[in-house]
Amino acid sequence: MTTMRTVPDASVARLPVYLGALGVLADRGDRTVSSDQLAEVAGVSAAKLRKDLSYLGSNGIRGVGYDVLLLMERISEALGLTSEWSVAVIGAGNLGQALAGYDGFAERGFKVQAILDDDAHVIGTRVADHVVQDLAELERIVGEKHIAIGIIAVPAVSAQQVCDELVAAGVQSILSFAPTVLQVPHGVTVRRADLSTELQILAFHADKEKL
Amino acid sequence: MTTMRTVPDASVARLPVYLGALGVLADRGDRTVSSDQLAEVAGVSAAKLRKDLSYLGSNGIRGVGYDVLLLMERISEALGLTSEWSVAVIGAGNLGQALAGYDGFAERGFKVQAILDDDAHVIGTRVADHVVQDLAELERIVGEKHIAIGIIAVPAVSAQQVCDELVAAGVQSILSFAPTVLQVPHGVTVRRADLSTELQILAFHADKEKL
DNA sequence: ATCTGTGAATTTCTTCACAGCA
DNA sequence: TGCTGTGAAGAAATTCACAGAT
Repeated sequence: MTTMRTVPDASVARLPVYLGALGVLADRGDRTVSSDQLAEVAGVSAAKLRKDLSYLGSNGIRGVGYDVLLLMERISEALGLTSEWSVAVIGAGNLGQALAGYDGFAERGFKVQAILDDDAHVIGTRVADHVVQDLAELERIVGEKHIAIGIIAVPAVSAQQVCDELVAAGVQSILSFAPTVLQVPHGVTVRRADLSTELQILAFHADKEKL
Repeated sequence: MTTMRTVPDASVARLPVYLGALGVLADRGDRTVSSDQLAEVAGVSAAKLRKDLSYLGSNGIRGVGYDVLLLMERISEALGLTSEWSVAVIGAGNLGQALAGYDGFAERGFKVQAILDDDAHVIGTRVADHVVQDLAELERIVGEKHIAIGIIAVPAVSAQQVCDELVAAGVQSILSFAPTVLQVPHGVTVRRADLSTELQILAFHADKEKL
């Protein structure tokens, strides 16, 4: 059993960025990369990058840099990406459909196993390569497909209820696109991907730019 | 000219959440709210909420709480949401289409004025209530429609080029859904809304939960 | 009596700067 | 020499705790 170093949240949030940047370098055939180079591509300072990697007990070579593939391996391990994660999308509206068919998920080891909705008009229709299933079947599907992550793409008014159902079915990790704050019990992690919130933060900065 | 208090980034990122929470309270008919109540709904601590609001030079009433509508007004002002912002969506794939038709934007004062793509098969088709326009027309459209914010919903390989074109056309605020880091000149703000990154961060936490 | 607004204390995050290894 | 890894310093964000307004 290793020391189980606690990686700070701020660092965890950057690891996927480094992984993506390393992927680009790997595709380009680079075997090694220095912290300066990688930091440049990832859009952070070199010191921050090195500090972040040090939490992984990392493995650079002094005087040389990091082995690209090895570092990708280390980061993937740290993030828990060594095996595939099963995901369910709740809500088969425009956004839910786009998410269910999003190639980027599969490329990074997230398999959309099901898309569900509670609208009888939508249940049974095809989306990407799935048939939309009845939300009432959620608990069975979560169990059978070993769903670990739920993506909420329903209107704000339904989001809390869908969230409660996901939690009741045993899902402990939720990505919500609904513009509301979700209340969950301890042990459940929710990340908000609220598109309007992002625009509002941009508006703040845009407003400052104006003379 | 006011003191131009600098609101910390961390606070700015929470203001939209407070605004949303206040909207729910307002719809419910509440006239005032205490920091404890609002913090509960917004999912933050009461101390943090009060500190955040204090950066707006805010206006609660001791012994009572905050006037809901007045506080919404104050936050909207601080975020620069007092007038409507014009937005263009670049990329008319699944995600771009979903974004162009997303009601949440309009509800919060962001008007999607155009959706553009560079694929001849897609240009001219209808999406939501827009006709997809040629990306080559970007600069003209940005000027005519006074586009202040660009949303990038194109594949990773095209993202940097589209970003450069937006910047060249005068857009200084960009929300990118592409899973890459974008390089931009000073004065341009980019926010990443990388869906895979969010799942990877969730995976980290989900992995920790496992016994 | 209640609840805000805020200095002060604390914790977390970032940057600095350099010792130490290849 | 060149670049990593990391203590120490510094900055930012959060929490505490209470003075002060209503």
